[in-house]
Amino acid sequence: MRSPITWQSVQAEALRRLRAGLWTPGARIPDEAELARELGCARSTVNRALRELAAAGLLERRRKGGTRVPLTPVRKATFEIPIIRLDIEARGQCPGYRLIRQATEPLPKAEARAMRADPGAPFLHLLALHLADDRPFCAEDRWINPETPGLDGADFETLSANEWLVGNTLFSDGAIGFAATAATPELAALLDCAPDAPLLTITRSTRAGPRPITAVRLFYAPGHRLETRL
Amino acid sequence: MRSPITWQSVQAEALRRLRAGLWTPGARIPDEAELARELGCARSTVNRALRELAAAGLLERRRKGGTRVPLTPVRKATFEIPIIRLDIEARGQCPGYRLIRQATEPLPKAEARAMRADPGAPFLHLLALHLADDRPFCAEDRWINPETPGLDGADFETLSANEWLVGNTLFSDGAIGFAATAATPELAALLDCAPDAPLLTITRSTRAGPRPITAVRLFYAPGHRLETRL
DNA sequence: TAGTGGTCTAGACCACTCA
DNA sequence: GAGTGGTCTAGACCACTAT
Repeated sequence: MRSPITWQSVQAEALRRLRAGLWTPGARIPDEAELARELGCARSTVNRALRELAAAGLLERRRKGGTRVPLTPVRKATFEIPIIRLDIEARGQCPGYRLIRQATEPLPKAEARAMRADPGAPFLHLLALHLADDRPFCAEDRWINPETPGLDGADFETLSANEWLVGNTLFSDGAIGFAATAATPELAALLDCAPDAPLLTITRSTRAGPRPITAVRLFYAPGHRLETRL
Repeated sequence: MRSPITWQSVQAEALRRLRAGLWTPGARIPDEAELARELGCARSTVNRALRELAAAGLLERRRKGGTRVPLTPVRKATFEIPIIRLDIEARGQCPGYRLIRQATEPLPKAEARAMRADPGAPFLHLLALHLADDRPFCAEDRWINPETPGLDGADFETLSANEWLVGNTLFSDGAIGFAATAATPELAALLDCAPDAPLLTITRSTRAGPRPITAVRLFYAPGHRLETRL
């Protein structure tokens, strides 16, 4: 009895052929049935291996058209987006949190568009600072729908809104964006950096089905880098 | 004969239960066999549905431990990283390319570390500008291993190194990082922006097995945003 | 030790799409 | 119309790990 061929080994073999140039860009590769015969496994095993490569952008598959090596592969990079506190702890630093401001204010247009909410509607507006080893790590500028269930009982003095939302709302739909912005005077004071310093900025908006939940801008202290493997 | 249950519909039902709060954070959900019985499908169909949710960070699965809703879900965001020219075309703009400088120089430490190459080794150093509708889009500062096969025949006056590498080298291993940096005087002149303007900066390094290939910094013109759905 | 997810198989039918 | 990938099924065995 042979030990069974795993989909991982089929995938590794496919990668080997891609890297060795046996399967060249633009060319069609053998179909699933043929690879299954050649490698001595079931077609579904080949399917799983190649499906994942296609999802990663390393192959293109079409019914009847077969599987091809793309001429211009679209690489995909995946970032993990943990809770800020856990991110700081993962760096071996001691996380801190300070609420700077909290008020109910009319929702600005940009945030309204991102959440698909009504501009001018009264939203809870928070400004907070996350600290790593007592040094500024990231400023959080957040707008929260006051109709979010359970919001009344939340105390954002001690618990980051980031964490409260993760534990108390149900994800549905969202968008995220990366940009570079210049530090405003207030942000510069919070983050202890020069005014107009370049800040990596992450914008996130979240909805639960039809209901807008929250829009947030995270301004990371100068020098912050977000990294991942390809 | 009933129409078959698809893994997508099982996944949708699981998401519905998560959003409806039927499956709450920290709680264990029914095991695969039970869900399969309940939904009237094969266990492998349930497995595929839940496996993808676990990969997305919405569930945690462990053998014998069962499947749970994580207390602190780690969201994952995936960005597509196309060739710059295709990115510009996808925006409905006309792409342009200008080579600014090309020389062989000793590899700086930062790039050497990123590629795991020897600092000071002679590398090909390119500085180029990508244009969208004749306006500066992105500056490309690239270091290429001169021992990369086929490099002699490449003409970077007319063809972006970005594209040449995609078509002529085989991917193996790489890293990518995002940051915000201030425009140097030279970058400000190229990108037609103020000196010290905040620039979204993407750093990428690529290796093919044991061999370092290229390290590149892309400086996007002010205002550039990178977006994706969650 | 026993329960649960991870995976393989062999066969089947369907959906898309190319010629 | 026919070839290819997409998926479902039923059953099986294995690997991990909680108890």
